[in-house]
Amino acid sequence: MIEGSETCSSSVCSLSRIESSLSFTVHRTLTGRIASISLRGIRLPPCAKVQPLVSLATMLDYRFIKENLAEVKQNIVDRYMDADADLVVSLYDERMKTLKALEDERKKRNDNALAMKGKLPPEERTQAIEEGRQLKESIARMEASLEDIEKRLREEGMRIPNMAHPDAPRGKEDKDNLEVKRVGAPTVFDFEPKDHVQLGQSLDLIDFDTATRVSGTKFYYLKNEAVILEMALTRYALDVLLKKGFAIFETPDVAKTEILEGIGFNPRGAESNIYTLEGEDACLIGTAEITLGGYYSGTVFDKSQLPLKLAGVSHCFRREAGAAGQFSKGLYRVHQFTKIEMFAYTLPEDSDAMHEYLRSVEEEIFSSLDIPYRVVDTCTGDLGAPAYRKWDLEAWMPGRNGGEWGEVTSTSNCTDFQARRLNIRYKDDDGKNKYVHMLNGTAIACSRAIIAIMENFQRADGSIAIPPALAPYCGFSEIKPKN
RNA sequence: GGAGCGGUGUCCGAGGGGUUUAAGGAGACGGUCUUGAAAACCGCUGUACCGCAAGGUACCGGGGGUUCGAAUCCCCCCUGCUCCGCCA
Repeated sequence: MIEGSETCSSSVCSLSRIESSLSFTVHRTLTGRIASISLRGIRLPPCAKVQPLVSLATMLDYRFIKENLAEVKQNIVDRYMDADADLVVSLYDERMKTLKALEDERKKRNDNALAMKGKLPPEERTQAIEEGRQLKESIARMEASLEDIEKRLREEGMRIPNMAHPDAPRGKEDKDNLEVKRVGAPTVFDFEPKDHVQLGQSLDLIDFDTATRVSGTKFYYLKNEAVILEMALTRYALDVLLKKGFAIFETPDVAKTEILEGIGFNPRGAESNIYTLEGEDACLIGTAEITLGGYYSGTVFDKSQLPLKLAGVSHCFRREAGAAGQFSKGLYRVHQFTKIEMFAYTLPEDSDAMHEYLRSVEEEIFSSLDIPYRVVDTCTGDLGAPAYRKWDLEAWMPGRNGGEWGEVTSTSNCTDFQARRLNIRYKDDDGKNKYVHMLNGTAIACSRAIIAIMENFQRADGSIAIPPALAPYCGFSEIKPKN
């Protein structure tokens, strides 16, 4: 086991900026329109000035792929992904050649049109018109060819995953993840503990059977104290995050396909976990990472606005197609749950420190709830395409296969992978616009937090204690059997 | 859902096929003047890609079309405002 309290050398100074204090101010124009809002020192543009997403933007810079081809190919192997970097490079070269030729042709067209502005002898005019006509045709041909090349380049480029952190463990599946830290010990009982499904039934807190009839499998009704417990978890998380300077949101539960793709989801993909809305070009979100990451699409930040920390409450919808059996029992793997998500936009040099910070917030929340957990450094094969590095918090779940660690939160540093595709940049000191780094982390995923609380805090008489930190938010300190 | 009017640069705002190299104004930035500032005056001003550079190409909400040539004309879409309908 490795102690995971190391801090990158660059983090120390950056953390103080991350923990900046807050105040609410609304700046209005003379007409009363909201010009911008400061949430305790964090100035938010009122709404992103929406520019179209850059059509050629990809997960990685093409030039980077070309210049670091060997590393990019090794990374694809490490992550057990299917992508052809050689093809991307050759398409990129082909595109450049075609574009160059097209621009030359356009220049000829512009010169020709310019020459025709004034008066011309009829025969010269006729000749110029004929020349323009031919240029128009060749330009159209070259444009069609360029469009085809760019389409293929985009398709192939999209498949190239983000580079992985050099220290991320190499491996294929979650069993290759590296435990770096353990806080608290697995809960010991002097009786036979129940799982949360049994507890939910005996205490009348969760109704799976009716939900199956009304909505389908993997849905659930929360009832009675469980309803309050979920709201208490939500409010508790928001209070923690507000104190730390996060700007809080309740986000839409729906997002457009282009935003999903910008974040790194592939809604039309064969193994997609995403519900799409028929005829809408939009999807139910699987996480508020999508809506918080899309919030600033097309934005150019002033450098002083960063880092920016957001937190969002949303419902999360996941199809979980093919997930069946023992592991999908109960609340652990469901089609809908409520989640409080953290999201951060940073300068590139600050993202490692911010990633440590997000992990520390997750740990603080679970420590304060007295839930035993461990921290896992996710291996390359389990990272998913956007993540550069990912930490999971796994809480002890006594009812899971007789006692097991189960993922409750996850925090990823996606570096500039999402920023490229959503066109989110900042103006650097040299005057150039550069891509920000984007990170996300779970504060609380309610369904899984409820599992951890119910199963770890159950008592011999079948009742459940409420973690002391949460009791004031619930208005009760235990859930007793009903008679 | 229906009707009408809009969407132009950092902002406001003109322009309705080729004197647009996007007028004019504001702001920001640089300078002159000043003890300092203000005012005045002069200059400058976005993004992406290619290029060592000079320079080139594209961008007037998005896409398509007409034309030798489109911010400008035509079609579709998105979006904002106003009114009507429906609705919590």
